[in-house]
Amino acid sequence: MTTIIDVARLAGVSKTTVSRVINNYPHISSDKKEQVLKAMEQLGFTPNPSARRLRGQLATTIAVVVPKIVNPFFSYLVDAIEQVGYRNGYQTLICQTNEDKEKELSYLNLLKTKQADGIIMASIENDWEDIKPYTEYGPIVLCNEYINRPDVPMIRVDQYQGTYIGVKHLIERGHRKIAYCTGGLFTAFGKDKDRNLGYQKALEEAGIQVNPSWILVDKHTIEDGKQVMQLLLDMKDRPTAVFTGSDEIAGGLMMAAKKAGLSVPQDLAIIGFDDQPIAEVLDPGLTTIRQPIEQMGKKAGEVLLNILNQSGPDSAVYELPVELIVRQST
Amino acid sequence: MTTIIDVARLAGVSKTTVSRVINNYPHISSDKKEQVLKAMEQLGFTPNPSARRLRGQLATTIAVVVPKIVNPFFSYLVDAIEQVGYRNGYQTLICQTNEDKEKELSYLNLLKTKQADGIIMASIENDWEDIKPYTEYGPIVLCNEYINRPDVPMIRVDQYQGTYIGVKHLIERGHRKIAYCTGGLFTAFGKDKDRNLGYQKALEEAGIQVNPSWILVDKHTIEDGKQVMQLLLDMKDRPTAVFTGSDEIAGGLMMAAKKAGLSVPQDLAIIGFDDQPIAEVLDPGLTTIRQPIEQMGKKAGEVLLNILNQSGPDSAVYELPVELIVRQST
DNA sequence: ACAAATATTGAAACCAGTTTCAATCATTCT
DNA sequence: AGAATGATTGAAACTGGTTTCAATATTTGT
Repeated sequence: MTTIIDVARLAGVSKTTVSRVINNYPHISSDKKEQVLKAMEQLGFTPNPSARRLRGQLATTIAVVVPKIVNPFFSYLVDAIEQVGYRNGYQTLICQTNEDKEKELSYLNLLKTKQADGIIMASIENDWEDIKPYTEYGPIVLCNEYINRPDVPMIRVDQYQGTYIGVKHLIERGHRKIAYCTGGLFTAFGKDKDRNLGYQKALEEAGIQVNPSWILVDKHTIEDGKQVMQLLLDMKDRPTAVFTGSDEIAGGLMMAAKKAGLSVPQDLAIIGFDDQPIAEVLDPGLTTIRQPIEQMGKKAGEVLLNILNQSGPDSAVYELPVELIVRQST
Repeated sequence: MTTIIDVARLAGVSKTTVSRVINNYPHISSDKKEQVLKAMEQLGFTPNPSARRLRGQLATTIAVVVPKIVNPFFSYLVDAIEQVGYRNGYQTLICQTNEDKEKELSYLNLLKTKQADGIIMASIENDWEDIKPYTEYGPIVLCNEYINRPDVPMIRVDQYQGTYIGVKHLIERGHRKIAYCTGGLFTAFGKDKDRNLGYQKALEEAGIQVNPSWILVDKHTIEDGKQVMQLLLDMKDRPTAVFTGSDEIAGGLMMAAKKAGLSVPQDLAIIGFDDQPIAEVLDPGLTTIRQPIEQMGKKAGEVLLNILNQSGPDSAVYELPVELIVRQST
């Protein structure tokens, strides 16, 4: 490795001067600056980040915590964050929790050891009380998750609105027997709670009573969707429409429905959430709630970098709008 | 931050001794060792990795270069690599090239600056000649890409076999007019070349002449697939089957075919590549060539960590088998 | 022209660890 | 018992940068 001393020697100056050139220190005579630049060029010198961050506060890497990168929602999010990071000279560490609390905490330790200068959490497994102590070591930005704490910046979408417009859309299509199939619990908090409230509110406005047996929780995958369809088929009083918490569940539901000889949307209307690639590719096309994933990721990255550069903490909540994408499944 | 000196002070030993405890140096009296351990525990001490890697060869992070993380193929790959890394105490940096040569090179620089201890390249934009110099700074493992160089470890699947069994399957189904729709060029090298050879070989064995107008290159996305379908529809002599280079192209093709009133597979048989989630969800289900992505990622991670730990360079080529997944589209 | 302010520069200290080197202490071997 | 060997320990050097401090040179103000 060529070091700053090699450069200094070649340029005939002290390493202090070289360091100043690297960091754009203002008062350097233009001839020396040029010599240093030339020497750096000639030697192909790149400063060693470990050395830089050991002393200064140099920040170059951010970490993104997600449950599973293979979930398109999160890969799109990471995509957006990586791009913002790259444009600003930051590397992006990818941290999969696999919904494991331990793993999440171990990744939070990256802050403590300054292996990451800041963290964007797109999922949160532990209680905030257990995570909060880590904010002492570096900024944490929540993205897609939220909690009732005013002291941490959050980027979120209006989940309440998402469910509300989706269910309302079903009601406008004439449905009154609308099932609700979600990832979280119905007695949830944060994101899931808002979604549930949107469902309840839409029904209430239409004067429809919630039927608890049509509420199915802890569903996530295509496989779950297929099983839910089986449950629906077995019901005496069967819903005519299903609002699902993700396009995957919706996809599984649709596949199983077709297999059972039901036609979508005539026999069963289905609506998804996220607007992932599969929504477009399903037949019939899946009506779904689009979340502005790229925007969320971009915003999360920007908020974090802002904190890192300004050192000014930011605890604002940014809320982005959702959008109903109507296709043929409703 | 608590440092090694704080620990040393509390334990009543020199920082050298603390360092030795951290690194499991053999000759330390058990009482001192215990004191140090206790002090570390008590202070919640974590060694600063920047300081460690500044001196020693401490390795803790690997980088994965992919074109686009939103492509499921690569997100599954990254998933597998991240898991291997995590189990061995490594962080995983995600590097998207977006097919930009500059960006790829800038990520290779991570090796030079020791921000990454090794790199797994799942895509390669620059010529190997331009990448090779970086191997001087740390190990590079090729995964899913390959080149005719015996001096770099590669994990690959038998692409030739993939295309061959796919096309052969179509022939067995009675097709003789088989189009070929691929991402790379037909006059390609490496991965693409092998695929092309598999196509040619299968046709040749069946005594079928290659029809150049049925060979469509530089196709990647669902959108491309739709456009290809339009091209096929406009042909006087239309193929009865299409072998595509990815499930996305196949999906686009299928959507457009159905829209045009063709039924799959009766009017047009379609076969994809990768066995991504959408393959199962398409209607009819997509026959495709499954690549053992998780295994590739796992193997790539293991090979890299092996090199890193043994310091013994490895230039073996690991080839993994592909598998034909027959669904309803053929 | 002289003081005050500003620009330019390098030596040395510093960041938080690891490694080298030498000293001391305890064992083992004739 | 005396020498040789191995265990245990810490001081100091080292990693590659940045920052402080002080010295010197140059400009500016009156």
